[in-house]
Amino acid sequence: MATVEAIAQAATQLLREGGLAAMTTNAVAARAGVSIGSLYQYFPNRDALMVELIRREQRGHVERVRAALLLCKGLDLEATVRLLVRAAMGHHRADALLASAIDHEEARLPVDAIIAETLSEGGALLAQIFSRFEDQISPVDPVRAALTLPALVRSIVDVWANLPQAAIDIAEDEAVRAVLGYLRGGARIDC
Amino acid sequence: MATVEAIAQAATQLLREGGLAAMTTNAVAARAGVSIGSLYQYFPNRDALMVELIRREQRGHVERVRAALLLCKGLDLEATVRLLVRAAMGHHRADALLASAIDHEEARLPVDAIIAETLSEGGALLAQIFSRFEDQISPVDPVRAALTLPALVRSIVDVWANLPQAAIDIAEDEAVRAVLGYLRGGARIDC
DNA sequence: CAATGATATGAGTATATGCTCATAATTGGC
DNA sequence: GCCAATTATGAGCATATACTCATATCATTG
Repeated sequence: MATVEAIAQAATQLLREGGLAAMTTNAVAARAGVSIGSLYQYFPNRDALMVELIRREQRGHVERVRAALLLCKGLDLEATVRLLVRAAMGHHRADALLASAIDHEEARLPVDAIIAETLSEGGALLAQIFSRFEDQISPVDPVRAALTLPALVRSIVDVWANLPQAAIDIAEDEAVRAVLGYLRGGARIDC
Repeated sequence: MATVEAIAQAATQLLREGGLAAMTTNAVAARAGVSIGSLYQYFPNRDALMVELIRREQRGHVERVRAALLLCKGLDLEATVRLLVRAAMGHHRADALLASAIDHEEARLPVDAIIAETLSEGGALLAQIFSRFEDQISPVDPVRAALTLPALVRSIVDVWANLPQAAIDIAEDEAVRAVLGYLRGGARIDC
């Protein structure tokens, strides 16, 4: 439905621009170009709208990994990791307010089921991607890795995206280094 | 001043329990056992109080690393990393709401100077800690590491702490693995 | 004790926010 | 064109929130 779409996008814009405080129901309706009544026709309350935004965010994560899966055939481990990191970064860059707002609401709202589904789907995809490199990584419980890796990438991207100057390249390098290091596991330099 | 201390602690409690929405100025004053007027005697507005909370959080990070520095003499790299990870985990466990709230406000408020100071101090401490292991880690910019490492630990703790059973041990292992991998950098298994 | 500055109080105000509901416009089948 | 069902409207309400200010209490010093 076009109205629901407009509302969701308006809410996302407001979160991005002004954080949680800016995403009032009246402001969302105004930005979406619909009446406040229409908003409440599709969402019983503000939290329900937040849950919908969280659902969309989670789906976006999965779809981005799925797209990366198609692109990384033939690449080596490091290039594959860099691809995945870039996919994650494309979404979070310059979106610190949006990302942290969604984070905070995730911690408050009952969205365990949504997150569990994302983890399950994303985990399966990651396991598929990394199965080609079993000889280059030390033994990893694929379920553990599927949970740890996305969190790891995201946190690094977030923390670096907050900083002033063009820290994007640094963030990418840091994330790639962390992920590669994690995957290669206990390998010492002087093995 | 006792009043300021009570206000700051009350605000932290409310953030921990109910997130940003629960930290209203009236609620903070009531929880602190002071009048709303007293709160505004020491903080010109709500944002100023948030900045003070952010300052305290940042100072806490530095002090925890400083404490770890004293404890890790004589330990090897892995044990040292485990110590640092434990220090970080002790603070974040079961505090997802508080952590995400402070995150979101950091992205909104002008606290660059505070964060820069923390990074500088924390970076110096980390450099001191890891200087003993120069032969075991690939070159790291300590300021970069001061930003990346805590973020990395935090994200792993967060994502694992949300899950049902006693995942704390798993979270610690995952964090240690990620940090060690990051520090050892490009080291391949088949070096 | 008196006087003075510092600190504390909390009822009250202006404003905002989430949300309702009676009404209006639109759509689609016949 | 007509009617019923669906969708849209927005003024307005109850409540909450950030913040003020006139007044009161406390502490200190002479």
